[in-house]
Amino acid sequence: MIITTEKELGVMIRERRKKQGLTIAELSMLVPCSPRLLSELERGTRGVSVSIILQLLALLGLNVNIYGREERES
Amino acid sequence: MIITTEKELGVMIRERRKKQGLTIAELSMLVPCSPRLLSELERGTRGVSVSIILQLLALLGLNVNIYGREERES
DNA sequence: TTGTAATATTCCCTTTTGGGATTCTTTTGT
DNA sequence: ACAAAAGAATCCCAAAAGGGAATATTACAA
Repeated sequence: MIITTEKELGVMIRERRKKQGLTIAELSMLVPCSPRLLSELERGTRGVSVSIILQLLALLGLNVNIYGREERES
Repeated sequence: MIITTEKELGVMIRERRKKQGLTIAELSMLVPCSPRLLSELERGTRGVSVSIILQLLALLGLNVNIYGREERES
């Protein structure tokens, strides 16, 4: 899925977390991040720093692929 | 390219910016971000928030694709 | 419905991020 | 080599991120 906003990113993370059967509390113990922040970032109600997001995505088994619009992928 | 760290992200942005023939000063005028921050985030010497990165990538014509490790893409 | 777990929201506080300006160093072009 | 431009580094300051804890609110079972 192509991401363009923080909001979309939050939605994607929430869906993935649920698919893994994890609660916010559980996930927040695996990543350096409070439950409160996790809740807010999933809803997109607060700005988040890149490093936290990258750790979170890795933990959830999500890859981040960035490529030029002219390329097909990778 | 698959991104796992802020550092890699910075390198990718720098390469892309150069490919576009843009200086840090020029690019920083197009995105809500100072030249200083742009320089630092390209080198990965400082944490950056997600919203700035997303705007930057969009401006440079870079897509962000996130997908489960089990999927092939998209 | 009623109770319980999960999530959301709010408050205050600390830490980090980001900006402006200046100086120094590295590239680049001639 | 030299000059000019680009980028790096440092200072201090303002703004925003992030945490802890307590209180709603929502969702889900029994």
